[in-house]
Amino acid sequence: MGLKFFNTLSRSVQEFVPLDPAGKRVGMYCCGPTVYDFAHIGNWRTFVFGDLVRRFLEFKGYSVQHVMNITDVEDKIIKRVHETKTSLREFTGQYEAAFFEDLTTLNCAMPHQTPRASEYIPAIISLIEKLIVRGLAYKTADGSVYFSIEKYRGCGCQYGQLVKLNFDEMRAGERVKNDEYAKESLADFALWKSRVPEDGAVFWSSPWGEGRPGWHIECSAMSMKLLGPSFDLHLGGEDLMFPHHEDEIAQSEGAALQRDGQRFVKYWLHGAFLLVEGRKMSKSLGNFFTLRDLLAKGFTGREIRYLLLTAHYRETFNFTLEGLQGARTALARVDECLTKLREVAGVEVKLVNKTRLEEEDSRLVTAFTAKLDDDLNVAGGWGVIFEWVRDTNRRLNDYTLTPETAEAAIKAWTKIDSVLGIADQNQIEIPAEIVALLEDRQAARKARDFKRADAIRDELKAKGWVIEDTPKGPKLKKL
RNA sequence: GGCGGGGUAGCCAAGUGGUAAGGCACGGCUCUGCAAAAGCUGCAUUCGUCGGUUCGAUUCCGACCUCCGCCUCCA
Repeated sequence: MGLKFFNTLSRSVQEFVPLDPAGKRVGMYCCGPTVYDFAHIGNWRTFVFGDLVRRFLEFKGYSVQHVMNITDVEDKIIKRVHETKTSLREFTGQYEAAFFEDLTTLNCAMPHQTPRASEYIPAIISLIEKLIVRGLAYKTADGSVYFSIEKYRGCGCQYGQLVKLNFDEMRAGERVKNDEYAKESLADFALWKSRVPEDGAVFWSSPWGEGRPGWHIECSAMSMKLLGPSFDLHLGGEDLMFPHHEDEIAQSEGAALQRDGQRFVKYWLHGAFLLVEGRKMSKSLGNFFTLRDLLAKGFTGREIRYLLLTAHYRETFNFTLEGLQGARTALARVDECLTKLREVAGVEVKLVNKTRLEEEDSRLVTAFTAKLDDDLNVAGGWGVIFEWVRDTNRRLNDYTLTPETAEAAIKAWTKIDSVLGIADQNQIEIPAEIVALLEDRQAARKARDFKRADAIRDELKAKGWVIEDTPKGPKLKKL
């Protein structure tokens, strides 16, 4: 059973076959953040989705080259640089740093390359030049350069591959009213924007005069530069299908750097938006959260990651605080099971039956893989995991789990967790003072001084530790 | 207006032409000196509404209601 993805290009689920003839290397480009503010939970859903794709590909044995751009040149950024009287680098640097910090908090694997648009200006200029040479781009009087949709279509290329577009029905002009640059056709988009006074110090020189790149060209330039003119996967939020990704295709394939019969990108994957508390996120509704807002409420990156990973990436997901609370409980259930498995596995025993061990080991992994192979059905994957947890608990309860099967189970979990990235926290050291209190309580219980035993229990609770009395004696758990 | 995606238990969420995974919440039980914690267990005759196709539909088709997204800022 092979891996399948829903490819926006074909609007269907397709088997994933890498371009690499050896079927080993995979090039993957994820549209990264525009660093003008802290990323919000909706952004994070998309980035965690990208991380899931990358981790699962690696789990499947592919050697992934993961590129994520940092958009540090853009209208909003320039506006704020101007307002805050800082430099571009200084302004974007703080949000870029915050982004990487948040990425780590969410346990997302760091992309192999994170190119900044501002550092790829030469590549951008050279790509624009190619488009001009091919007659697909034109310069306007003010020194801007536009991509001509008409010319592009004229040479047999299709514009509107990711979304069905009906230009006659489009409410053109409704939201482009203040397009300050002159262009031949409304659908055309800027490759290079000529410098205007408000840009301040944010400009570069080019064959067309001073200015800065348009919105879409950076991704084409950087992705092709780092991954080649044709690569396997391009990911982003569903809102990027049009115009961003559509324009990327036009620019990249318009430059005709691809070999015959090859596309710019083989598989386009788009993550759906999320709602927060059932509503579209908005600051006025009070349901607009950055990652930092949620951390401030006491939730952990791990819990947030879990919740974001409970739903299928192509479905609108309703992110709620109640769900986050539930995430905590659900994770505790997994952690509890793992802790018990470690206890059983910890006992020194020789392997008795290797065949059986391998059987145990693969059951969880196989079922989990089958779910994820199916266009990343991660919700189904969790179903498999929790069924496994219940089954494991039953056997833990009736002591039918041997140390070697426990170890095999842990191995299986570790393997699938390389995809999920929600491994349970490291064992916390219990302070001597706490251990002493626990011992005092045990002594009191033995002496049937329950009043004192309960008092100690309360004291421990006040200090943040919960006693769990099990048939095998008391255990301490950090609250 | 055009295009696209949804509506499955109190909440979140998978899934299938053959009679509904999983998580949270809630109830029961086990354990316990009592608790707590933990575990087990129960919890949708039903999948927005109405028709149609079918031996059989939540699943396919049609209509309708409703929510959401995109239509040149957007994850």
